[in-house]
Amino acid sequence: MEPEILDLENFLPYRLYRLADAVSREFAGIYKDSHGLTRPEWRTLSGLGQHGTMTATALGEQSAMHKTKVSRAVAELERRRWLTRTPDENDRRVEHLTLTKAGLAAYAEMVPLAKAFERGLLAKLNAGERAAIAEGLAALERNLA
Amino acid sequence: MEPEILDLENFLPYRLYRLADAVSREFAGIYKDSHGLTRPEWRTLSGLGQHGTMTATALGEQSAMHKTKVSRAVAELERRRWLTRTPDENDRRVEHLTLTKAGLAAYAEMVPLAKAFERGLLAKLNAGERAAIAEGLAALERNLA
DNA sequence: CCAAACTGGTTTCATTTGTAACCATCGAAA
DNA sequence: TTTCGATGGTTACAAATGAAACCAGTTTGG
Repeated sequence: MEPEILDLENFLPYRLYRLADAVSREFAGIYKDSHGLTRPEWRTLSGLGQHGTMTATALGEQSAMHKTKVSRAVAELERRRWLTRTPDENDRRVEHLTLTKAGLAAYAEMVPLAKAFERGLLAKLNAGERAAIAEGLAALERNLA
Repeated sequence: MEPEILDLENFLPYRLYRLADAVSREFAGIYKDSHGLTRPEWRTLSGLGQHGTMTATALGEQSAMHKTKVSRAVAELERRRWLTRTPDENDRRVEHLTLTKAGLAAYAEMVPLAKAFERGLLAKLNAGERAAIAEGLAALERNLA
């Protein structure tokens, strides 16, 4: 009997992964080429820039990173003196992370580039396509969690 | 001056990556847990199952993998005796790869599971959302290449 | 012809990642 | 209290990855 065939190019998990990988790889230029950051480091910077002060656990939840990634990213950003740790008053396991001036400066520099990158991606689409992305992604995200 | 803020959860590259990562991680159960395959190995198997015979270069193009990934995946599948290499008649650099009986059997076993997985993903969406995914992904893919 | 540029594929090495074990601290329950 | 399970975070080790160097073999241009 003929084996059933899977058309990889039209297989949703593959398409998603390939698209994300390509976009992510291009986007990495913004934090990697200019500052030598890894993706976890960029996300950490981004999380702290957005929320001010966070714990490592909160960072992991917000940016979907395993705690080892967070731990290493935080260690590296601390080494660069882009963030500082403050022990929690009540729970000595917890550390509150905050960007330093230097960290904030790097963040402030990259945010406009990130936004421009996203605009560039969407600029090539028409309004209907942009709406489709929004709706489609939201729908998929909804039934993951 | 207040630094401009980037909302990571709504940032397209991040959303794409997170979604792809989550879907991909779940899907990996099908080839990893049952046969201990890596993603490149799965893609190689899938490419050969779909197209019959291919060269390593063609595999890399079809499934968006760097040639080192292809090389290693092919080596492992060969070690398992899931594929064989046949030297090209005219160009001695080229090898044609083909699945063995065992390779085909594994492929035939996994394809229905893969399709069921995809159906499961889409089953939770309504028709409009499915159409949105199709349109949105296609639009983004279009202006990558 | 022959050198240089190119192509298919492999290997090496450094970096990144994931898993699991681990340490310290905390909270609840006996 | 003491103990036991959960939790915040780090570390150790193995496996996966990417970049660049590499080795055939092939094509091109002089």
